[in-house]
Amino acid sequence: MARRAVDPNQSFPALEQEVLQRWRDRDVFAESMRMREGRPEFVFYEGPPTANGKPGSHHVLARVFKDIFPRYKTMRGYHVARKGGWDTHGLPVEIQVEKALGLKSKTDIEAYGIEAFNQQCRESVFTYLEDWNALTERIGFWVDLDDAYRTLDPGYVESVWWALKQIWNKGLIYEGHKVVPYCPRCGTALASHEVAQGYKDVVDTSVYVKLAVAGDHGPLVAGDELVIWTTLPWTVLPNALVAVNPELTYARVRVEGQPAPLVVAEALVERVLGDAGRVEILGTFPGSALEGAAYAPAFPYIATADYGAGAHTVRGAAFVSAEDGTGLVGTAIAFGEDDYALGVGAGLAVINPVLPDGTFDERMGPYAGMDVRAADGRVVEELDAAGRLLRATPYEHSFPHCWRCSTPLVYYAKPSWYIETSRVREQLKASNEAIAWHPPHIKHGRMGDWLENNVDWALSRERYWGTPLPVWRCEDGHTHCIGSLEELEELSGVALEDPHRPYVDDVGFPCPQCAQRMQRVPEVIDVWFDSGAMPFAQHHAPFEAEERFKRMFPADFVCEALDQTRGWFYSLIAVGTLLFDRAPMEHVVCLGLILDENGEKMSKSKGNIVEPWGVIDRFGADAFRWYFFTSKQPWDGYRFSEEAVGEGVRLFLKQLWNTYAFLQTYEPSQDAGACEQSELDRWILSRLSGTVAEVTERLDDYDATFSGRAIAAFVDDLSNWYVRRNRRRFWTGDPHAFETLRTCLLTVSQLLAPFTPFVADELWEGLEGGGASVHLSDWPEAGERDEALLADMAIARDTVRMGLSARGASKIKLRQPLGEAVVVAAGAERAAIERFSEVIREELNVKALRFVAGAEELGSYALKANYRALGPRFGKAMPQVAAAIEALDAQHVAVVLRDGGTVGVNVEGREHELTGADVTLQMQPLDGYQVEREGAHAVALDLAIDDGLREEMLAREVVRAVQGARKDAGFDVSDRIALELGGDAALLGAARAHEGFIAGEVLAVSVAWDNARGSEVRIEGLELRISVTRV
RNA sequence: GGGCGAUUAGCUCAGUUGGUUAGAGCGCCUCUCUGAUAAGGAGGAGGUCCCAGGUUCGAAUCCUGGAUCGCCCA
Repeated sequence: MARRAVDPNQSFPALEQEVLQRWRDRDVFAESMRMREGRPEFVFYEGPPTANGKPGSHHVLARVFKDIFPRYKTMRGYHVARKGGWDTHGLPVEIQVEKALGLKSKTDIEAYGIEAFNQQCRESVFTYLEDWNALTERIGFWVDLDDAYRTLDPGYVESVWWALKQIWNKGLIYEGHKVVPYCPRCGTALASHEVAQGYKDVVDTSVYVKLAVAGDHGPLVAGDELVIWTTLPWTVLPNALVAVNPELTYARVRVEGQPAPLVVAEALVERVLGDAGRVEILGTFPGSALEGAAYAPAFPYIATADYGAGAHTVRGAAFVSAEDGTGLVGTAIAFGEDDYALGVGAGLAVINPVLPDGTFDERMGPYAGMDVRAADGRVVEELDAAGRLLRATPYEHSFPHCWRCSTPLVYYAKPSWYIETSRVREQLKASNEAIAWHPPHIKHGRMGDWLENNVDWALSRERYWGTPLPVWRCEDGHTHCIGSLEELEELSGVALEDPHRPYVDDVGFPCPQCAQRMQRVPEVIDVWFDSGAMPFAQHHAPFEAEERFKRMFPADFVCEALDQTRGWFYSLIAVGTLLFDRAPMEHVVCLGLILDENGEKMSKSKGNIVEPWGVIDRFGADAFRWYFFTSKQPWDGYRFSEEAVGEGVRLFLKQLWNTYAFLQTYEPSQDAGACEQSELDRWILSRLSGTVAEVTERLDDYDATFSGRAIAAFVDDLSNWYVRRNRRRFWTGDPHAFETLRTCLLTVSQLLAPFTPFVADELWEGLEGGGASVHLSDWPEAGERDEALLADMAIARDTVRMGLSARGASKIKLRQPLGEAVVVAAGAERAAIERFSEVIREELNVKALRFVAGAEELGSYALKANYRALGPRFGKAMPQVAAAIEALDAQHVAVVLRDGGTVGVNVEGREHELTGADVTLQMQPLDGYQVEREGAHAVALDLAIDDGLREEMLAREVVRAVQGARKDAGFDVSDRIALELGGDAALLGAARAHEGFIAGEVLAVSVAWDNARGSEVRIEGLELRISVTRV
């Protein structure tokens, strides 16, 4: 096999560019799908991003996790079609265009023209398409972007219409008047999952308002004042009712300085009135005693009669608590879910004096035209002036804001279209139950909780750029849902090329029931419904490719950030359940947030965004991927720093690369003759098999973290043990060593292919793994594993570690050979150490290993109870058992147990038999020996150094000095040299005594001893002159 | 206010069904090795396993309460 020049300092980013080019030239991605045609499908759904912003590091995170499992499954023999997708509709897009065009409201948009506006939206969603495509390719995310689905395509919209009609036909779509979170700036209602994204901690003014009781009622006397509390002062303007909890106890209280007695919940008297002055409780009574009491509204704008009989009275309501406030809640019917239910329950009219732009209408007198939030201050002033204000205090709480434009939301009763998901709650829960979540706690935690409390899906948006709600209505109020473009054409005679607004708005047809003209309702739908429909809409099913859709349903795997729990994950489950009675995916991997290195959320305003290109240019895509896969479990989120990526390069990728470079440096061009496979060869191959098995098992469980770490552990063993221990065999061209190393590296390149596809493929190519790419190879099978060999090597390496530790403590450097290491070991341990005695001797640089069966020669044993073994057996008596064991004659017991015998202990008058597994033996070192111990296993060193050992050390020092000289001279590692030495006579004497050894080590074909020139070095204070000549 | 998750060395993270001396990597210090590797090896410094109770012979691990952080929701 030909040697291939490998630069140990290869730049990975540069290498990746070459690999990318090779993939393009050989069409590897397409081939990886072609070659699996007809094989079982592994189905991946791409959660579509919107390309109206530059992709960031969090997109890299999502995209590499979307990549790793499809690559793995392809190698496992599955056909993995990877259709890309783009989300193109929705408020985020509109907001961006509004900003670019300087539009400030819906009125502005309509003045600008819906057609032109939507055209801008259409273009805007692909503004950064090139950036997305470039980054996607560069990070090695294999996805088919040429055939990507786009939610704006007429076919896609048509599939969404079809889905809506199915749901419509089940009677699950209705128009309701509900209190919805409403953004006055965007002029639209928000779905609960959108509201969820916009909570912010803000300080509002909370007010305590006194409302005078109009007439005697039960315990109340006319003129008494009900104290209500609200964090939204403007809601006092349209106040219609006061709610109390009939179960709570209320108090009528005289407060110093107050003109009339006040009424608050008894439990809150101290908190509300504590610092108001002296307080005297005049009487207490249940909330039910207050029900029906009439009071005078604080503002006159909406008359009691307008709300109807029963307005401006006290009503009982279970939602009132004594947790905060006063226990009396002011209720403005249109502005809260509880308020609405209470008002409607009381038979009052729903009066909403707030316009869609968030300002009061003409009914509110001087407040007309004023933004509701801006009215707060004036309301407080007027209440105060009228003597109705008890107190106004700042109040910090978490309040929902519009997730795109940050405007505080208003809760607001308005007509809106809904999907009645609450009616299929049980099916939704069953669908969720069938999903394997990673991490698992999402199922019954976040998602389960969400579904448990599921409310109807607010489907409609009073906006422009989205899938139009396909509901037409006539003047008599009949409605008709259109399920396809063809149906629309049949009814209207219009063949729409573009189903978006405004074109679709112009299409009308006679009502099938009354023949009056039907017009489409003005709304578009929630963009999340688009993405939830992607399982079929991406194929334009059921209008075409029905077969393909069925083959690709459900997905085996989807992956997005955790915030999609109530976003795409929910819309997938909901749409899937409504149409097919199941979730459209089986495994979901959730990804956490990426924080900066200080643990702060990345944001443009803080300027702590990590640009993906910077990381890629500096370290490469493999490094970026490796960091995301292996640094931690992805759902816990990342505390990102470039240095952490660099560490992965240094400790893993470079280590791997240098092992590969080492092979290419030394691999002989021809066979060096027959040699034997060694124990080390069999050991590393067993390690390899174990690693293949583990990585396979972990990846099958969608666990990139621990599979990646298993590969890293193997590569470390390969580099730092197998290769290091076998260097001599590599220098001499032992074919088994090369064969073994090649096998390991090729298999590693396969295991690594899903993780770091670039470097993996380069190794495969360089080692001639076969075919056009590692990505076209079949996933390796785990081979035979010699467990005994693995265990023996572990013991041998422990022994080395202990020996090195003893050497470190002895302060005798490793180049100084020592006579013997005394090893305490018996049975299987001793056999293992003998098996690898040569390795151990070399590592420790000792002439011989001597075994002693017991510790007697090196120290004494101490005996301890093995709690894990004895605990379950003795329970409460453990302390006595432990004491009894420690009181035994340890040396004697050690001998008995070593021979497989048992010993008896007496605990609380009863005899118990103990075996070797019930106790642990620990060495206690004797003075004068350098002993390292671990359990019953120990290594001691004989520190005596005679002249021979010292000479040998000097010879090794000479070797090292000559190697240094070779390196300084810039020779290649295989260059042969003529060596001349001179200097101190004693030193030269030692060197002469080991001439053969020295010559062999430094590849000298000749050695001369009377050198007067050359570089001078000092060894143990003695002078040595060296000159080296390449021959 | 509720739900979910997190909290272990200066930093990033492991820690099996509870088992008695809590680990790794990075960084720092000392030493060492080097015929691939800004690599490797040995040692050192560095810990109230967030706090407080409880269960248990035994708790980083299980339970309860609390704190802090994050996410989600009222």
